[in-house]
Amino acid sequence: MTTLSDIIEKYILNTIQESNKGEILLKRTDLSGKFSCVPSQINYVINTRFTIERGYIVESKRGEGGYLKIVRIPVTETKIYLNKIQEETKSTITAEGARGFLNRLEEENIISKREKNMIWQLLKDESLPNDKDNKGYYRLKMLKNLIAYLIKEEEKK
Amino acid sequence: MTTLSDIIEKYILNTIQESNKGEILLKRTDLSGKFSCVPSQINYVINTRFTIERGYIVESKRGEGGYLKIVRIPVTETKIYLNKIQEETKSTITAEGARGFLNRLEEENIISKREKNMIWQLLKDESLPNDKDNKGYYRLKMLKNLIAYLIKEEEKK
DNA sequence: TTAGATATGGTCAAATATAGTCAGAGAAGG
DNA sequence: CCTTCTCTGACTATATTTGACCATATCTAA
Repeated sequence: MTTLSDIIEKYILNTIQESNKGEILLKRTDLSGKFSCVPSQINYVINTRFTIERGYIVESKRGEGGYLKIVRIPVTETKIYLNKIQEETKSTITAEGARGFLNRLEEENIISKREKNMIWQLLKDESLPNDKDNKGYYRLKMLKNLIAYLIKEEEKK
Repeated sequence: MTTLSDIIEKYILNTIQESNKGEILLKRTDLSGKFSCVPSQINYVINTRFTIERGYIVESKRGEGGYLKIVRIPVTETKIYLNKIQEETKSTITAEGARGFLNRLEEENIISKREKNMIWQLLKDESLPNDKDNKGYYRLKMLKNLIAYLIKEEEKK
């Protein structure tokens, strides 16, 4: 069974393909108009199909001149490695876990010592919400976005 | 996808560039005339784009002979600049404010483009708690810890 | 000297244009 | 059935544009 979400997904994939830049700009309402659905369905497609795990980064802007920007992260060896690390983490990560992870990235020469230190300033307990559970959750979210970026950068080499 | 505000911003940036002094004098009504908009839109552009986080100071004078003066902050002493920013930030900072600030750090060669991008991954809205008020609070906390680190590093030189 | 006229710029809230979230209804597959 | 995925719409968040009203500096005429 092909759902509307599948069709929208294919359309977006196709558009990215044709762009030859691995990146596109869309207007949410244009898309929902084209497929005669509510705008929030576009969010649904993006949230379920164009995730970091699948290799996409999505940015957006609201208001006049608003847009959706979908960027494809290309695949390489490094990406596979980083993905593996990413998979190892569960749904939350402790300060110690994050620190260990950053150390590992440094050991693998994926980031420098200085970069590690800078990132640590943002991930350490003192920087985050004073909320035991959510702390680990957001720390992981931040880390995942960082990894997605690193994957994209590695690909440029 | 480009708004009038973006166009006005580019025009001002360009004018500053051409002046070779990192500083310009404008008449608000001249600008609003040039771009066929209400005068207050110029204030909007200035308030959202030429902020202290992005490295600008704006002065003005009303009445006959009134003007807008936009000054690009020249930074010679990195530490002084960092301290100033740290003092000036209030109790919260928006994603845009943080981005502008990071761009500024990059322009001043305090951090690299890569470092900026990495840090951005942790500070952007998508990485933080979905909580309108606290988002800005924690973003600022993270940034301040980063600045503290950078100041310490600068001192080592 | 000073009050009023004139010339600017500033503030703020409403109107408009987008996009995001979330919970619940509906559909498809086991 | 039961679960999971999809679809929808009401409500929310944010960026831009506009205009009515406010504040201040300078000039001018009494």
